[in-house]
Amino acid sequence: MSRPATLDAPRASGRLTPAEREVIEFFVHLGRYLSLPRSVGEIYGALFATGGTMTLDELVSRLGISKGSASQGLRLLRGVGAVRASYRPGDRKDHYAAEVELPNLLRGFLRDQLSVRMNHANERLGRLLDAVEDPANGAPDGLSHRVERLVSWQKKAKRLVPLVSTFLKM
Amino acid sequence: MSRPATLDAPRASGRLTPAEREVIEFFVHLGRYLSLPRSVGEIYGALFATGGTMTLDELVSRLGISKGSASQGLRLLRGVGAVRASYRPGDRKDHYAAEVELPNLLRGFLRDQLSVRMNHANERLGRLLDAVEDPANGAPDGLSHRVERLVSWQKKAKRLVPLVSTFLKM
DNA sequence: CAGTTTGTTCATTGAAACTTGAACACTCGC
DNA sequence: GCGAGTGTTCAAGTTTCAATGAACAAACTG
Repeated sequence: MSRPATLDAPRASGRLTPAEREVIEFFVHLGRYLSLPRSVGEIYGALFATGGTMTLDELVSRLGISKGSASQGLRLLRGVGAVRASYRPGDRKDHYAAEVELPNLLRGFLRDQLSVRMNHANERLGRLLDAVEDPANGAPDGLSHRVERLVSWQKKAKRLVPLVSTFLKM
Repeated sequence: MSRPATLDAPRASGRLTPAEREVIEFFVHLGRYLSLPRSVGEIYGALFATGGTMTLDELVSRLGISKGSASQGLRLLRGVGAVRASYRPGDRKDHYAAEVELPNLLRGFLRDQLSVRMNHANERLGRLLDAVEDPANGAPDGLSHRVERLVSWQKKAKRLVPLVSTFLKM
């Protein structure tokens, strides 16, 4: 019944203060709900904690993760707008900072990720509707009606998105 | 670059019509976004497609999954309110039906799952705030301010839930 | 241009999750 | 109570996924 001890704890974090460890643990835990790899939560947590910028090899050495994990994690985080890279003149390393403003974070997510998924779902639903309405496919009674229901809910969800956006700005 | 062929396709489905297969494929795919096991998507899809009820061994034979998977999948689906069991007099088998009304589905989810998670997040944030405000923990400059920001957003999200509930009823 | 630094890619490894199937517990009818 | 029918549990096998680290590509420096 006991949870594995490694679930929440960062692995090697010799150079981190207790406060930083707490923040990282928090984001690792949060990431689990979004089914994100632990390393992603660690990276975002470390950047959130410092408030400033860190380079890839700083993340590697302070978090004790591999260069590969750090590279891939940073790519994912930049992809969803959770981390920004800043280039400094006279320094060849990239400097990464956490986007800590939730509205900005969600704005990027809603625009890039969610709308893509919505359109994808739209497509799939359309194809599904075609399939169940083809008499050759032997759809059970009332199935096309239930699928039409799904379509209408999908439209409703789409209308909900801007509403949430507005709410977040308040 | 090619996806594994097994990703979307139900495994053994000899007794299913093409329309049913399409519906099942749809829910298996949808389940992937929620990181649900394939068998769960298959079960819900099969119940959604028929519209009526099915027994455990009907699901087993028509989907070609094991009794164990079916039992566990049905438990999960009943747990989140996506499937209801109905008991019929004169029949020892349990009959299962999909809850196809999205508002009902989400009502259960919002009440049972989300509020629990919200409270959990609340707790964690409180402990995090305590930790970063303890001078002994060496928090970087401005960290407690950023964490307070998280707290205020969490409260905002909590207020958003009933709003979404209302919207779904329209 | 050779050497160094920086970041990415990818095959391999290891761990966690899903599925299976058989053993088990429970209930009903006789 | 006995036997058949129904559903659950759990150890073992299989699959899936994240982490690693070495090889690679790109960009700068002297």
